[in-house]
Parts: sequence; C-alpha cells; structure tokens
Amino acid sequence: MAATMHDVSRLAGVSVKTVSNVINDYPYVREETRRKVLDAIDTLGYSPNLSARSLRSGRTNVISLMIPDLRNAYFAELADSVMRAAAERGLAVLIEQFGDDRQHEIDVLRQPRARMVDGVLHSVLTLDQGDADLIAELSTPLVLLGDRSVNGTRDHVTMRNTEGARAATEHLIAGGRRRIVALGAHPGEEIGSAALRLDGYRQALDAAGIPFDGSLVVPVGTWLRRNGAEGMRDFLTAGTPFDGVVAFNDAIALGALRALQEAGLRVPEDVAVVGFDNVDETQYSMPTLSTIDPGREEIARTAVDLLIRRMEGSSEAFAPEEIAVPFRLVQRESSAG
Amino acid sequence: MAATMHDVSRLAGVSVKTVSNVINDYPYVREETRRKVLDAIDTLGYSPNLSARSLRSGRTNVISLMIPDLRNAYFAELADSVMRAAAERGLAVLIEQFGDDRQHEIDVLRQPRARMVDGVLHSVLTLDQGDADLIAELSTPLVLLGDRSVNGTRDHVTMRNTEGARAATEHLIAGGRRRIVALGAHPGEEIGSAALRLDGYRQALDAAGIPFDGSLVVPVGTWLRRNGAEGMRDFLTAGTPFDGVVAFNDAIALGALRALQEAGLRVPEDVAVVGFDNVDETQYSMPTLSTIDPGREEIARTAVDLLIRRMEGSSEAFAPEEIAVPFRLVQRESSAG
DNA sequence: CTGAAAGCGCTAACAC
DNA sequence: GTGTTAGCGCTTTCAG
Repeated sequence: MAATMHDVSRLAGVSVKTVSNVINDYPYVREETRRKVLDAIDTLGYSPNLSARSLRSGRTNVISLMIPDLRNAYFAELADSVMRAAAERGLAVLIEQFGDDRQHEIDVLRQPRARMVDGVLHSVLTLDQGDADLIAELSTPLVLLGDRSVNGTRDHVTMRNTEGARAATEHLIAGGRRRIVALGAHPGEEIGSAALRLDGYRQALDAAGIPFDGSLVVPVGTWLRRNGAEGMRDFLTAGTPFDGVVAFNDAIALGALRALQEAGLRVPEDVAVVGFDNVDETQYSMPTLSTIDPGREEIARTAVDLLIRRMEGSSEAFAPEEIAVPFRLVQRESSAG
Repeated sequence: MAATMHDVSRLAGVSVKTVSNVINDYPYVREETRRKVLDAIDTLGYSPNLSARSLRSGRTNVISLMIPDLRNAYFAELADSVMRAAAERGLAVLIEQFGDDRQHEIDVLRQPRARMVDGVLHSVLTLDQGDADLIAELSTPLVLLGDRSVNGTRDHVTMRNTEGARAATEHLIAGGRRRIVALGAHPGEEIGSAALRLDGYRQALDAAGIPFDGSLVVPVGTWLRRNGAEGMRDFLTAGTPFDGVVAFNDAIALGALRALQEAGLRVPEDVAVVGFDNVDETQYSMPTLSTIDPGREEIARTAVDLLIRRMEGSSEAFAPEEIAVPFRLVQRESSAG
C-alpha cells in the first residue's frame, strides 16, 4: 500500500495541512518544518495520489489529443510537437486514435474518457458543418485542429491549405511546368483539406492563365504512401501527358515518387513534384521532396495555448477564434531546375 | 457544473446505489428502474467522474507508454500497436517521451505522473544492469520493452536482436556479398541493441568463414535518418571497398540508401542493403528496403497482456518473464539478386 | 505559521 | 431489488 499524506504527517509530526503546504510550495512554512516533511516524504517514498487531487481540485492536468492515426508521419510529428508544448506547461497528453472512420471520430469526442481530461485537442478529419451542434454541446474545453471548417463554434487552429497549395502550384509553374497533376483529390467533398488544396491549385492555374484540365485531377482515398503510389500508377496507365505533380500531402507524394521512378520517369527532369506537410522523411527521400511546411510547431503551441485559456477560462468570455498559421514553401530536389 | 450521480438519482427517484448498479451493469435491476435511470442520465447528460471512480476503485484504466521519440517511425508504429492492444482491453494510453537523454529516461520512470496510471510500459533506451535497483524499487506495475537487459527484475519483452541481425547478414552473404558494412554501431556499449546486433553480424561472418574487419564497422550516434546518411558519407569518403550494408535500424538504412545513391552507387547492384524494424516506409523507399520485421504487433500485444497480469496481479505471484518475440526477414529490392 | 474537519463523486458493504 | 452510509486521499476554508 502506498503511503498517504497522513502517513507523512504522522512521521513528520505535523498535520496534513502542513504536508499539503509543503507539497504545493505554499511559502509560509518554517524552514525547519519543511525539512522534516521533506525527509518524511523521502523515507516513505511518498508521492501524491493524483486521482484524489483531481477529484478535489477538479483538474487532472491531462489533455487528450485526438488524431486519425499515428502511423501517418504527419500526425506522429504533430503529436510530438503537442506533447512538447504541453509538457512545457505541465500537462500530460493522452492520445486517442480514431482511424479514418467518421463514426469513430464522433464517438471518441463524446466518450466519457473525456471526463478524465481537462481539455481536448481534436484534429478534424471528417467533421463538418452538420456536426456543429454536436460540437457545440460538448462541455469539455475543446480546440479543433486541421482543415474542415466547423464554423465559429469553437477555437480552431488551421493551416493555410488553399494558400499553401497555391504556392506549391505556382512554384511548379514558375519552373516552367504547365501540365500539373493534382494528386489526392476527394471528389464530392466540398470542404476539408482536399477541397481547400484543390482550390489553391485552381487559383494558381487561373492566375497563370493555364486552363484547368479535369483529367489532371487524380483522386486518392486515404492519404497514405500506398494510395499515393497506386493513384499515380493508375494515372500513368491512362497515358495523360504531364510534367508536374502537386500532391496534397507528403505521404502520397512519396508514394507517387516511387511510382514515377518505377515507370522510368526522372524526378525532377521529367516530372517535378511538390508535397505538403514537410515531414522529416522528405529530407531523405530519393530525391528529396519539395513541400509546404505548414508550421506544425506553431500549430501545436498555438492550440495548446488556446486550450489552456479555455480550461482556465472564466469560460465563455472569449468568442471562438480561428487562427491560421503561416506556411512556408521548402524547395528541394524534386522540383529543382 | 456537470451532473453527478446524486442528480441522476434524484431525477430518477431512486438511490445512488441503483444508479451505480445501472452504470456498472449490475444484473439485478428491474427493467423499469433501469429505464428511468437511463432516461435521467440522458436528460442530464450525465457521465461519471473518472477521478472519483479512480480514487474509489484504485484503478484509472490508463497505462503509460514511455518511449524516446515519436518522430522515430518505429516508435510511432509501436505506439500505434500498443494503443490498439490497450484499447481492446479497455485501457487508454498516456505517452511520455524522454528523448535520448539518460537522466530524463530515469526521471520519467520515477515521476509521480506514474501515480495516475495503473501500469507502465517502458521502452528501454539507456537503462542497464546498474539501474536494476532503481527499477526494482518502483511500485508501479512495469513491463520493459526493447533490448537492454536489466536482468530478471521485471517482465521484459524483447526482439531477437542478435538472431535478427545475424539473419540479415546471412541473407547478404547468401547473395554473394563478402565485404559487409555494419552501420549503426555504438562503440564502447556492451549491451543494448547496437551491441546485440553487432554480435549477430559477427556470428554470421564467423559461420561463413569471413574474417571480421573492424574498418567495416561504422558507428552512428542516435539512429536517425540524418545520422545514417552522415555515417555512410563518412565511410564512403574513407574509400574502403564494400558490397553490402547491414544497418541496425531502418532509419539509418534509409539515410544510407540516400547517401549511397548520391555517391552514384546502385542499390542493390553495387551495394545490397538490409535494415531492421520493418517500418512502413521501407515498402515505398527507392529502392524498397529489405529489413528484419521484429514482430511489433506481437511485442505490443504481449507487453500489454503481461502488464495487465501484473496490474491485476495477486501481485508478485509470478517470476519476472523475459519473452523474445520471433522475427522475420523481409526481402525487398535493396538486396535483390 | 499550523491544526481540525468538511467534502469532491464514486463504489461497496451492509441493511432492509 | 433497492436504500444508507462510510470512506478512497486530497485540498481548503476557518480557527487558532
């Protein structure tokens, strides 16, 4: 049985209140008393029961991070950034994965596990305006990450999807490419990253006076390497001429890189490629991958800070904020020349 | 203010015990009563306070997973597997990163945060026999993962480091390679993955009657892509002839792949390469990477099950177990022919 | 500066 | 089948 505060107080010959004062760095404790208490804590190997503390204080100092899948490097790196930002502020992070399943995404939001965390960071995958009510009802402090707009009911940290994809496309156009594949479209979706990035792609074409060609828009299911490779292989089979690829994330870009080279095409000589996310791997692929850096660290820091504000919140004092973090084009070998 | 069990019992016109019975699926509750309670729960949007439940029951149903760094794909994938295994058993996972810092690794083990979790899965990085006392003292149920042996004081799930590395090396030898680089050594370390894998490498050479050549053993610091690339570049600069590489993990193998190709060497024609870990990326690299699959899923499942046994444990009923999970050689393009 | 005592929300004896 | 009640270990008034 682990030692309790009472055990400590007994051994130190003081009251539990004094022990509590020492533990919580209450300043007005005589130095000698503090010593005695610390000694007692040490000899008993005491450490406070966090469940009891939480019950009493109403805070757990744990937040949860809900993401689709850690195996996706972007989310692993996001989780890393979030955990570092959280640790700096004394918070632990409980990660919950919901895969690419819409119902699961919703369930995880409603789950009672949320009653054990002070707040939730949710990286939106499929939620949309129709879920606004659900989201508004949740009593937990909540900050949304990612792309889908669930307008105005909650704080929301987004990346600049449209602008980023536009910059990626413009970069290829500036390099002389004219027939640019948009890889990763989700036909039928009108919101979400895929739609926003496709918008950016079209804007760039429009601005350059290049006509939009639907046959260059290649759908890809879940944004995984495998699907990027498959999507590109299918496209190659169709034989449509092209000289550039704007992939909607790095994973499918890397898959496409593989498929292009299998087909004997040289990157960037025959086909220039740009991705989106700037995951670590893009610095080491063959060739290295040009990409859009969405500002992951800043997204994480901003989100954690917003969440803390809500958690401490004189609650609904502030209107929900939507913060779009700046992006950056990172040029590497896959689009050189 | 969130609703409590008392609110529910009042609204339903029953006692708290009955509410508790309904929530905990106690079978002997009249159907009508159950209905009333469930209705009340629904209208109040009640969900139980997990801190209170934990305080009372002594269980949180949360375990923590301590790993060096999520940005390393192997650990992200391990975390994924652990979370899935844990979720199947009703456990949530709190991830703690400790980087590559020994002191931090120790701190995180002693941290009081551990008092909020029912058990700990710790992926050993730098702990060794000298830390046996520290580890033995911890009161939390604990299962160690990984390679270093902290003999016999705790359950330990390991991968077959030596055998895996040996199989990787033998595979290259079988393909006719004779001058095989061992990439990723940690000179001076006598235990840990690096040492064990180097052992396997030497065993394979010995068995084939190939003399060991120290100039083919290339040290690499932290096993990251970047360091693998650098280690290989340095080695290439030295000009030592070679025709194969056994890299001690996939990240450095992928970095090396990059460095080799930058130098104009063809893989596998000029140099065959094998990694270790079978991370997802190895299926999509250029070329795809042969590797040792250490049985990540099984490691995760085994570890979670062992931990649960300790948590439920009529405690020290069982002697600490050491379970080595079977590995598998996955042959891909980087060592074809 | 320190002590006594109440109570956070829940579960589990124990009654009825 | 259902109600009463005593804590789990901590923080926090409120006294002294």
